[in-house]
Amino acid sequence: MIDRYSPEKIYMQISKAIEADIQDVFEPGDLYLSEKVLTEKFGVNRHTVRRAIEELVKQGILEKRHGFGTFIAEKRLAYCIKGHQRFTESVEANDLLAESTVLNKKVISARGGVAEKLQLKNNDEVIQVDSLRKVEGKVAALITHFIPKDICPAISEKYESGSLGEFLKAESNIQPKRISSLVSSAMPNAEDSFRLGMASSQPVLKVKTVNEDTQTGRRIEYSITRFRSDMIQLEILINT
Amino acid sequence: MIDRYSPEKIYMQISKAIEADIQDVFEPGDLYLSEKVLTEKFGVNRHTVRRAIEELVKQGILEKRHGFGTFIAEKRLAYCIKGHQRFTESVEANDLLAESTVLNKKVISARGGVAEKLQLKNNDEVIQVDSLRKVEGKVAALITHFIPKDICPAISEKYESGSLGEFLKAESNIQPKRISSLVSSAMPNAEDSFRLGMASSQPVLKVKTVNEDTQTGRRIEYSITRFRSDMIQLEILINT
DNA sequence: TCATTTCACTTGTCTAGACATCTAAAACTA
DNA sequence: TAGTTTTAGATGTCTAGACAAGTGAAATGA
Repeated sequence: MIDRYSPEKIYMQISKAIEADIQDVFEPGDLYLSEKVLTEKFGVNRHTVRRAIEELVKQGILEKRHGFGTFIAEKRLAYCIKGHQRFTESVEANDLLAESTVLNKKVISARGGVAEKLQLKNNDEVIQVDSLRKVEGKVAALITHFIPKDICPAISEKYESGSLGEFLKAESNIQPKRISSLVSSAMPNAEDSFRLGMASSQPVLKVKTVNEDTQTGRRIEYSITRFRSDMIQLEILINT
Repeated sequence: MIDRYSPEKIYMQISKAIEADIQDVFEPGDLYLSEKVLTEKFGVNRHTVRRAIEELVKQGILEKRHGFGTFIAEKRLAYCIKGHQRFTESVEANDLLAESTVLNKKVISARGGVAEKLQLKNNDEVIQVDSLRKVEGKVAALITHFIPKDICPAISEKYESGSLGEFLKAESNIQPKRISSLVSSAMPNAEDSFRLGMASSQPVLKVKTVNEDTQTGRRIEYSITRFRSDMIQLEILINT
């Protein structure tokens, strides 16, 4: 099974063998073989097996849990590679993706980027809302909204789900309008990759948006959206 | 220097110590201490030092070259974190970024995505041009263009640098117009991360663009741009 | 019954050493 | 001088073994 005279390193041979093994026999979510079993199966040292597994974890194919075992990762990267079935969203749409769940709400003091984008003074009160957006039942994005508290204090109590834009219209007679969007690519922090249910080795697509009120011109919302890069791509629409 | 009774793992202690050491004493591009020296300095096994260095390589702070040594990485992540000094480019602009260098040109057979986007039959001839775009002398993006060969065979010989759009106008009396852009985030392949001079642990921002000729409506160019995520962010312009 | 402790098993960390592979420069040779 | 070979030193791979730390279930206790 292992060719010790091949120029290909043993850990890479094992890594590929495991990858093939997974696709033949295992399902996403299954517990995979332990390091001890693999050590005996391939006739190599445990550290070599660990190195092979490390490759697959890096690729998002396996996941480990200290003291418990190694798992076949839920579809992720494979999803994207197989069918190029990524969802295409438009940044022109004010409220992306249908389903929405609020994760938490809190009042913070404006500072740095938030104060700047919302044109507030430091320590002005801002409501922060973190919410999860799903597509076909799967988590696709994580959005952090910042809204000056005086604009719509009702958010803290009432807003639970659905479109935040619609909520603002209904509660505060405000017509939000997107005035700028900045798109970038970055690695997710540990919390975000966990919430998005994705491998921490995969990047996210970040969109920072500022909305103002059509009538008054006041900045009313700043949001940072992190899309799962294996699920979502953005389409830029052209106005002709 | 190392606390063997701390709950913090030794390799993490060393990793942090090295990180501090780098910021105090070393400059980007410098050759760092060898594993042997670090082994003696910290009084641990070589594998433990390697594990510590691995962390920093993952973070894009150090870089290794087999058989030569370990280097302080050129500014990258730090660059972005420190000043938020990323360049902002607009996807509306047809030719992003001033300086351009052609890396290679070749004629290929259309298939898959290329054939589809350019609305060609399989095996139709397509000219592929890879070029490097710089901002302030630094590599910022890598672009792969695909142009049906019959539209402008002169590219193979004549096109050397500058705007490909301008070249097409001059040579073939064509008015390119962007008809769609898809933006996504992904990890770079080994070749791309090398050419972009970035850590392979950092993602790229990918933009796939299709251009057509204003007059005939024919698809004349399909390009895939990979931006260094630590240098470039895209601004979405709003036409009001 | 329910809470606690033990236990078997998992992955994680660290050590020690051998040999492979790669690099750049020094030494050598024509 | 120019090209080749050697060599020292760097990182890369693999082995072997010990102990740490986390998990979940089984055994134990009140």
